[in-house]
Amino acid sequence: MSEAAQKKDKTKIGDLDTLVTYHLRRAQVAAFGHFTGGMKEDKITPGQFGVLALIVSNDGISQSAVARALGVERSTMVAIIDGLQDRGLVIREPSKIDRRSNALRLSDKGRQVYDHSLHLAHLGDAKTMAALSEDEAAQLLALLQKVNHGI
Amino acid sequence: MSEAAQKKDKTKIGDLDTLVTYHLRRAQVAAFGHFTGGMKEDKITPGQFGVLALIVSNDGISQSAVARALGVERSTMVAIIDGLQDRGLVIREPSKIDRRSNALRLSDKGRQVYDHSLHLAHLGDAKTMAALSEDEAAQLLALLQKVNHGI
DNA sequence: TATTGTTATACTCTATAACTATA
DNA sequence: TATAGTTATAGAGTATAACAATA
Repeated sequence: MSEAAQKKDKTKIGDLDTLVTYHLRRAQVAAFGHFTGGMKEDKITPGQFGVLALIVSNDGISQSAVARALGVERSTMVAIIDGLQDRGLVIREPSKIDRRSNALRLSDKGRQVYDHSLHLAHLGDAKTMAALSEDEAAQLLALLQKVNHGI
Repeated sequence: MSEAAQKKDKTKIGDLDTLVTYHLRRAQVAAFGHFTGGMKEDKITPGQFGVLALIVSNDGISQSAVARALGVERSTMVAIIDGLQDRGLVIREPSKIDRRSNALRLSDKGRQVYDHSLHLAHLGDAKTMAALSEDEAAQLLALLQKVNHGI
C-alpha cells in the first residue's frame, strides 16, 4: 500500500463501506504506516516489535513459542531473530531445560530500544485514532480486544 | 500468518494488549482468513473483491483510479486486472474520452460472482465479530469508518 | 514419535524505474 | 509536462519440505 493512498477522489467505495473486513484492512495499513513513520533512530518494524514484546513478557521464551504466539511458522522466526541478534537487541541462550531450544532474552540495549519503541507505538496509535475522542478510542480498543480474545 | 495461529499457550502478550495497532493487525488477519475460508467455487481474494466493488460502484473507472482508491501502484493493478479479465469477470474497454485509459466494467458473470462474494464477505464479517453482540458489531464498524474516513 | 532450530526453496504481494502513447 | 497502461525487476514477508539433534 505505502504512501500512494487516495486523494480527493470522487470515487465511491460503495459496498466496501459496509464491510468490517475492508475497514480493518484500511485501518491496519494506516496503523502500520504510523508505526513505521514514527520510528526514529531504532527502526523497529511492527513484526520485530511483536517479538520484542513477547520476550519482555516471557523471559527465556523459545523461538517456537514466539512463532506460535504471533501466528507465523518457526522457520520464519529464524531470520527475524537473526536480525535482532545481529543488532545486539536479542540474545539466544541455550535453554537449561531443553537442549533443542534457545531461551530468548533482551540485552540492555534491546530493553532500551523496546521501551522507546513502545512509547512511539502509542504515539502511532494516537495518530491512527486521531479522528476519535478519548472515549471512542477506548471503545475501539476494547471491542478489538474482545474480537481477538476469541481467536 | 495462515492457520498456524496460537493455541492454548500460557504465553502472555503483555504490552501488545494495549496497542490498537496490534489488535487491528490480529483482527485483520483473522478477517482475511474468514473471507478466504468462506469462498466456495469462485475463489475471490480480498484484494480482488475490492477491485470488483470499485468497478460496481464506478462503472467505466480507469485502472489508475482503482489503484488510487485502494492505495496501490497502478503497475500493481495490471496483473490483478489481467487475472480478473482472464477469468471473464472484468472487461477492459477503450475509454471514449481518454485514449490512454481503459474503462473497466463487469461482465454478467463478474456481476454474479461479485454479488455472491459480497454475501460471503458479510458472512465472513459475522465470523470475525462472533464474540460481539449486534450492537457492539455496529459500534465497531462505525468506529472503524470514522477512523478511515479521515485517511 | 513429536518437537526445536535450521536451511533451501518458492510463492505472493507490492514497489520502483523506464518505456509508449496519449493528454 | 503530466498521466495511463505496461513491462522488467527487485524486495519484503511468508510458507513448505526436509534434516539433525533432542525430547
